[in-house]
Amino acid sequence: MRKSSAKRKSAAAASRAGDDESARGRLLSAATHLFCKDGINATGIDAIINEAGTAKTTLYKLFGSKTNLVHAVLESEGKQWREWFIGAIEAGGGDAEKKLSRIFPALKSWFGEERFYGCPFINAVAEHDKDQKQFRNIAMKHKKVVLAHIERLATEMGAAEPEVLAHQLALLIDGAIVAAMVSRNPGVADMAGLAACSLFG
Amino acid sequence: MRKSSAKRKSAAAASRAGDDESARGRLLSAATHLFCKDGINATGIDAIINEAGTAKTTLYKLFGSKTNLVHAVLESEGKQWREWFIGAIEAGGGDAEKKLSRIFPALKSWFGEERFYGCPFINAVAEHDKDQKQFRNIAMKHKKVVLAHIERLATEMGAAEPEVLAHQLALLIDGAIVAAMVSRNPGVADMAGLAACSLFG
DNA sequence: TGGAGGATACCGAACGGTCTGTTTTCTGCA
DNA sequence: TGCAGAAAACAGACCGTTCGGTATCCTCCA
Repeated sequence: MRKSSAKRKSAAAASRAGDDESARGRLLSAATHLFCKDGINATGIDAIINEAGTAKTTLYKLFGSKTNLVHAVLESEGKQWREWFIGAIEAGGGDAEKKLSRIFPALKSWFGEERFYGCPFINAVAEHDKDQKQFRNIAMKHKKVVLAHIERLATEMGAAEPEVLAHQLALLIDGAIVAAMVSRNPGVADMAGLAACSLFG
Repeated sequence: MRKSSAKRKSAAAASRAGDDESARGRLLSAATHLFCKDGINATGIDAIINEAGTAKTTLYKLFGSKTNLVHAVLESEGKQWREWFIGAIEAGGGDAEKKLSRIFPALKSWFGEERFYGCPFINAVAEHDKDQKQFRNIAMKHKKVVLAHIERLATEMGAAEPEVLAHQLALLIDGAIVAAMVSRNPGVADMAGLAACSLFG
């Protein structure tokens, strides 16, 4: 086992892997879980290191501060979610309309997961000063990437006003996520999917 | 000052008044403002009593604990919001469809307010343990009252499936509220209103 | 003169973050 | 192959601050 490697992954790879066993990966997934489940402000450093099984020193060596950890969590979680979402609606092929129609079934299976706690970006904005931009900007960046992909599909589908349709679908998506977080009923995705059909039907 | 009255209002009256000058009213409106703007967990007792101009003792004499204050805020704010919302779509008369079409213009004017910080119920759920029911139940109770009113109008309007239409409108409402909170752009209400037209058009 | 409310000191607990020291794990060289 | 040393991670005491909440005393005014 020369030149390390094998068990130990690079930081870049670790930030992408969901099952990273390194201290960094364990901290990231523990923080992601607790921030999303209990909220950022309600989650203490001690709870994170307990779930990660690391020492406090390790956390502060790797991330510097709780604030930095929060940003790292949002970045990695956002990237993973977008990859999953786009993968879920693209996989299986078909035309653009077929892909768009896969949005809400995909969300439904997400809503049904045991560890579904709503959208981390919306939740982060909800529990911080709404007159400041920091979290709102991060959330908007995430939503813009998703919106861009939907708009591309709407254009490809030949919608009369692709931009309008994409924004409307985005509203239904956010509404469904929030409703599912509050009600814990994945069925809200069906309602949203039906509404989506009315929009491009 | 026998039998109190005059300057001092009853607790029942105070919980409804928005411009209540009593210690209770000042505490309630200060707490409402700060909880909604900065989040519940990020708002300390000291910040509330500073903004209310009361002593800490007064807060604990009137509400007993921060938790009780949170519940009082959600209850009074929920009641006020629902009265405003229903009033806004009912005022001016017209048939049921006309009333439903007033939903998103009403939301737009709300989104444009300086102190618009999103939905307090959604935000409260977002920053607490999502495996527990306390805040989710409170939020669902609020949303059910709103939904019931919308469903009544949908039925009156002669919609094919009033219940479905009402739920879809509720999804658009939540989506618009969240999008407006994140983007601070009241224009999302127009997009939602357009989508609503497609639904019952 | 009595009761509501203001001011403030204080409490124990929990917070984010730092420090010192020990154990584990990998690396490089004989 | 084996062992010394460097690097990384663990353990946990500790620091100053802030938290929610309590107790004491004072002021104002009908």
